[in-house]
Amino acid sequence: MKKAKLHNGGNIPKSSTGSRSDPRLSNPGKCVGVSKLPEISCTKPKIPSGNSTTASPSGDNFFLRGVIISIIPERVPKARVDLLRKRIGERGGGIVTFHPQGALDETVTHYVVDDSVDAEEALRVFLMKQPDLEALSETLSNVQCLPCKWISGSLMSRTRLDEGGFFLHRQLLDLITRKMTASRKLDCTPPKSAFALFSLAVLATPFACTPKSEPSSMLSVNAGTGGDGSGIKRKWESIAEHASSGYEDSGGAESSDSDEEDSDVDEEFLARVQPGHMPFAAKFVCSYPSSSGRKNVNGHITDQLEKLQNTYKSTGQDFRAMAYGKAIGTVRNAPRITKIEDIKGLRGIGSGIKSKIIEILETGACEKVAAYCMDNEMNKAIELFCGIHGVSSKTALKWASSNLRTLEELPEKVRLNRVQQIGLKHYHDFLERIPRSEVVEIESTVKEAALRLQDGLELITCGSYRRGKPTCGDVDILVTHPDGKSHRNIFAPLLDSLRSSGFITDDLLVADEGSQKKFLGVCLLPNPGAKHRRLDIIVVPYSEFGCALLYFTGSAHFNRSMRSLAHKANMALSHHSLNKNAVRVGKKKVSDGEPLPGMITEKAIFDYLGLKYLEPADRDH
DNA sequence: GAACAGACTAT
DNA sequence: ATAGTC
DNA sequence: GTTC
Ligand SMILES: O=c1ccn([C@H]2C[C@H](O)[C@@H](COP(=O)(O)OP(=O)(O)OP(=O)(O)O)O2)c(=O)[nH]1
Ligand SMILES: [Mg+2]
Repeated sequence: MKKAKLHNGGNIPKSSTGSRSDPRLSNPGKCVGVSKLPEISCTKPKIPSGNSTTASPSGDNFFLRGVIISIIPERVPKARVDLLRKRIGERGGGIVTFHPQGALDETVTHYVVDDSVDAEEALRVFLMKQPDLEALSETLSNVQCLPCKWISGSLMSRTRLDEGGFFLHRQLLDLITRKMTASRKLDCTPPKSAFALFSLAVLATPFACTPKSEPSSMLSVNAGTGGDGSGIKRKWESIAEHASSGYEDSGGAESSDSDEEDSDVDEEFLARVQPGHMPFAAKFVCSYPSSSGRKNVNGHITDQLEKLQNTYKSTGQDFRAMAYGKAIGTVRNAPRITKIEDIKGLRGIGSGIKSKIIEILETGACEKVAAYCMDNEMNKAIELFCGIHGVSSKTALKWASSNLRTLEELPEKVRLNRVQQIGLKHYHDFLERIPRSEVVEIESTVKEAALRLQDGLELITCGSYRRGKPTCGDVDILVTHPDGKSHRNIFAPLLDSLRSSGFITDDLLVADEGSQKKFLGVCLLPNPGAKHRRLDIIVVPYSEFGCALLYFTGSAHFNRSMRSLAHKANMALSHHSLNKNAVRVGKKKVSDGEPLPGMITEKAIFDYLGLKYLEPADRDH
C-alpha cells in the first residue's frame, strides 16, 4: 500500500523556528501594524514605476519611498514581521496586509516572503488569490516578489537593494510561463502574453533562494472552517501514527571516528553490551513494543497536530510532516497533558509544536490549523488527487494549480501514465480497507497457484496483516523456498497462472531483475460484489529471508527506526541484508560494507543489533 | 547546518 | 534528476 | 519541525 511515501529531498524550513506564539495569520484589518504604527501602516504612496530597480542613494533615510510592501506572513515569525513593518515604515515604505482570500492588491509593488520559500511555494500562494495563471502573470510582471533577505538587507544597508540581485522573482515568473505552456498544451489555447516569451529568455540560474527540491508551502491563511472532513483515507497520512517516542538519534554516546575497522570489534562490542541493548538504543522506537491498546488521553491535541501533519504531507513537506508524526507519537503515549510543564522533556517537541500545544491547552484549538488546513477548493482537490495510486503531492499540486478539481476531468485534461490510469480506474476500491478474512482468501488463492508450480514454497502474508491489524490496505505476500534455489523460476509462471485465472487484473509494476522479484498489482476474488484489491508479491532467495520478512512486515516507521539504529552502529539494513562496516560520508554511502551471514531469521537481526525481539504486532509503530 | 531508511521502477 | 512506491 |  502506498500511504506514506517519502520521496527524497529535504524540506528546509530555515527560519521560522522561532518562538513565535503563533502569528495571527489573517487579520481582518486591511492594514498591518495598526496598533504600533498607525501613522504609516495604511499609507499607500503611488507606485513609482512598477518593478524598477532604482536604488536610492545611500544616506536617504526614506529610501523605501514609493514602495508598498506586502509581507506574506506564513513561516515568517511574527516578531520578525512586526519588526519589519516598523522599520519599513520608518524608511518611508508602505505596508499592506496580505490577504489569502481577497484579490491581489493592485497597489502593492513588492511582495516579501520568507527566505526559505521557493518559487513553487510562492506560486501556490498567489494562485489562491488569483487562480488564473495568465492574469497572475500579468499582475506579477508589474511587481517584485522577493525573499525576506532583500528587505532585511535593504534596511541594514539603508539602501534599497537592487531587486535584480534576487532570483526568486525571475524563478517565479519562469515557473508561471512553464505552467502556462503546459496547460496551453492541454487546452490547446494559444499563447498570449509577450511576457511569457520574455521570461523564458531570462531563465535564472538556481541559487541562494532556489528550491531545495521540496517546495515547502505556505498555502494560505484564512480563518474559518477548520475543515478536515473528507472521509477518504489520504495516502500521505499515517506516516508515523503510532510512534512511541520518535526513533531518532542517539543522545550523548557517539562512536563515530576512532578506528575499530577490525572485523571483530563489532562483535565483541555487541557481545559485551548484549544481551540486549546498544548503549544508544533507548532513543529508537524499534527498541520498544508499539503502543497497541494503550489509549490516547491526549486526543484533543493529537487531532490538531494530525491535521497539520496531513496538510504538510499533501504539500510535499515530508520532513516537516515526519517531525509532526514523531511529536504526535510522543504526545499520544504521554500521560494526560494539562499544563505546560507536562510537555517538558518529551522527545520530538521543540519550540514550534510546543507553542501549538500550549495554544490548544489554553484556547482549545490552534489557529494555524484553521488557517492552514482549511477546507478550500485547492486543498480538497489536492486531497482528492492524492487518493490516486501513482499520484502524490507534486502531481496533485500541479493538477490542482491548473484548476483541475474532479477525477472525471483528468483523463481528458492531463496525461495520465499507465499506473495512474489503473489507479484512477480503481479509485474507490483502493480506498477501501480489506477485512482479514478476505486477506486470507487472497492468500489462499496465491498459495494454491504457487504450490501447483513448486513443492515446498513458503508463502507468508506480511504487512499490516502479519502485524495483526483488523483491516489491511493491501495484501503483501512473501514467497521463498527453504532449499535456497527453487524460488528462482517461479515468479513469472506464478503471475501467468494468476493472470490466466482472472485473479490478477492489472500490473502496476513487475520487477524481474535482481535477487528479489517484486510484483505490485491488482487482484479480484471471484465472489459476487468483490472489490479490486491491491496485491504485492515478493519472491526472495532463502538467504535473504530474514531481512525480507522483517522489511515486508514493517511497519514502515518501525523499519526506518531499525535502519537508523543499524546505521548508527556502522551497519546498513535493507530488505536484502544486514551489512557491517558500512561507510558513509554524510548521507552518501562510500562502502556498502559486507553482508553478515546467518541473518536468515528476524530474531538473528534483532539479536545482532542488540534489540529485544518484538512480535510483529509489537512493530506497529 | 546536516540528517531525517533504503531500495526500486518509470519517465 | 524527479516522482512515486514498498 | 526537531535533534545533534
Ligand atoms: O515506505 C515504506 C513502505 C512500506 N515499507 C514496508 C513495511 C510495510 O509493512 C511493508 C508493506 O507496505 P504497505 O504499504 O503494504 O504497508 P502495511 O504496513 O502493510 O500497511 P497497509 O495496511 O496500508 O497495507 O513494506 C517500508 O519499509 N517503507
Ligand atoms: Mg500492506
